[in-house]
Amino acid sequence: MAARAGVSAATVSRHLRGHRVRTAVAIQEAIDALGYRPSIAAQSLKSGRTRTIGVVVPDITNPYFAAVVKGMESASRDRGYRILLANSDESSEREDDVLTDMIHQVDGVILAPATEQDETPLHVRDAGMPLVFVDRDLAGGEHFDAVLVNNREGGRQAASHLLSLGHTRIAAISGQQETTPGRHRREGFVEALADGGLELLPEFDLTGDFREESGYQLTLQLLSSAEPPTALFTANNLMTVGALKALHDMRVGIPDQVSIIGFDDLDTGPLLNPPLTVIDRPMVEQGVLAMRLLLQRLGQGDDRGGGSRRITLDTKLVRRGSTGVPRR
Amino acid sequence: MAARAGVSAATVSRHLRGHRVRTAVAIQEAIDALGYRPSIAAQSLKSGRTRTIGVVVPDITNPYFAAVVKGMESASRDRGYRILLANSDESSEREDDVLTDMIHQVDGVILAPATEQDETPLHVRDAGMPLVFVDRDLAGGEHFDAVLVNNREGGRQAASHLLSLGHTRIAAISGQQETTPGRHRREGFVEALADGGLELLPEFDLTGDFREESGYQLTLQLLSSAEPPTALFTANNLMTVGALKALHDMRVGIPDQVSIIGFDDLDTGPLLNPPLTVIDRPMVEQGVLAMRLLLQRLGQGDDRGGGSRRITLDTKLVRRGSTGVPRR
DNA sequence: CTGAAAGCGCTTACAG
DNA sequence: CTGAAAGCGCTTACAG
Repeated sequence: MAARAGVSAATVSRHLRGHRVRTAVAIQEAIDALGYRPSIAAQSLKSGRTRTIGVVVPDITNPYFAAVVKGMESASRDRGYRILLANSDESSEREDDVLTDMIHQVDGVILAPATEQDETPLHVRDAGMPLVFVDRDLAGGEHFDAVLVNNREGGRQAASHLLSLGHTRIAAISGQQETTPGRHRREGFVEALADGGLELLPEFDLTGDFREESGYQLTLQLLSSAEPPTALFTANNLMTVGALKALHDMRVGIPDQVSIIGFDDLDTGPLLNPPLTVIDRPMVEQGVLAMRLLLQRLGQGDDRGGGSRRITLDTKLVRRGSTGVPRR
Repeated sequence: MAARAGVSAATVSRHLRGHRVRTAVAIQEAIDALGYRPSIAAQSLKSGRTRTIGVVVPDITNPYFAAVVKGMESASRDRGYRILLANSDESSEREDDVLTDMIHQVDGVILAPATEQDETPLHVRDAGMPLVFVDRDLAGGEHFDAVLVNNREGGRQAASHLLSLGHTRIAAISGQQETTPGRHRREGFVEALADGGLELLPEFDLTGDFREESGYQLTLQLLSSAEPPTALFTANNLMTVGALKALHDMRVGIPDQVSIIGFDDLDTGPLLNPPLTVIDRPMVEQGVLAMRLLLQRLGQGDDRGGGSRRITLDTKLVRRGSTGVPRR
């Protein structure tokens, strides 16, 4: 390449980095003719930077995370960064594996941790690697950058809505209590219930794992109780789908027999039978914000300066047809 | 690291690569104590391999591609490979950009090309980079490895189903005719219609872009015709959702006024109002198969040997409630 | 402005 | 079995 243009490799490098060079024309001609592209591996070795961001989410087939990743991807590409993607499959061990594996291959990491107690993120941070949380936080995560939503308020909105319809026999299928959204959504829900003078009965206070199957099974369990609830809150999109399938299979009328309100909207939410009432929140936007936060850190070459930056977005109630007054 | 263990870097390297080494214990102790991990950049520079696979899909928020990517991710991680993910956003230019950008950073590429005429994949292949197509093929792609489904047969199944119900005023919203699935699904559909003695009328032969909005707009267009169709085939999941929203907004009864059959099932398919009839196909499995095909090539260190390997999976009709006999 | 040289962190053929 | 040395392809401080 350098030979073809009749200059040294150093000059080619300078040209590529935007320096003024006498032989620019000849070099560019050679680049085009040979389709030359500098070796990323060599650049990384020299510079210690890879222009690659590691992204670890629990499940890319969850439409929420798919949207978040899409936001990250477009925000990163605009700035010349690429994305190394991994699924943790809701497992801390797997998260540890993928994080450890990618740590020397990326300039920074965006992570939705499997649990708030995960320790690997702390090691990542201690290693000087910029880290941003999205969707989920770490216990004591105040010192980390994060893009979250007000899950507690979202839980409150769901409970308030059901209370306002007159429900008293209310159930919740929460996510893992070791995760931020799992815990906060339930806490907000319980708080608002208490504000309304209601208690979340133990048999109506169920915990799933953010997967469809758990929503399905736990809903069957609720339906089998002597006196089933008249209203149900499902703490994420996949469990909502599972719950809806269980209600559907058991021929339970919505909202006549059971009202249901989910957390996170579905693309088909308005088309369901009946249309689904949900607590909605920004999705693609969260990915964009998280990526920008991380790239700012990288840009400053400063991974701690100015303290942590934490963005909390609002949720909002979308009333549709799956919630109504309780059955008599 | 080598110093800490009192040996040379060469010996550490040998130990890490599984060679028998006298100082193995001391080295391992040092590795654990320091949390040492070899630099991927240096390894790549030396070996010319990155153990990273580039994955380019048109849209990660399409549940089909999310599932495919999930399959790829698990299949790759099992073998110690990572995934560099990019969206082409259905654009050949963007695909060219991301492909060119990642080419020196990956050992192989799995791609769902934006169009069958894309040229960049040819350059990728010519550069000696193993390449596997998934979901979509390239014109003259017989020489490339690929994991596809029988789209033509899927189109035929959709048309046959509508014919069997007695429909004669049938419309189709196809995908880009420059893509394999777009073209083949429409061709199969038209063929089966012809077998039934029917022609796809020009005003009922519409082409969208595999995005929800196009399904929505084109359905509005169909509904505005003097005598609308009694049945509609939408050639992918997102356009199906768009069509359903248009039918919903216009208060068109399904299937009483219009029957609809989509291509690709939705997680909420059985829960829609009415449940959605679709042509279904394996999703996660396609990703797994594509990744295995690629890793086999890499394992053999042989990117052309034995000719191309092409896997074509079958589609299948899932009858639910959105298709019925035509309105009188 | 430009080239020679050093060095990023590995791996491996070559001696020993 | 093991170390010294070379080299993978870049970038950059140093001379000129």
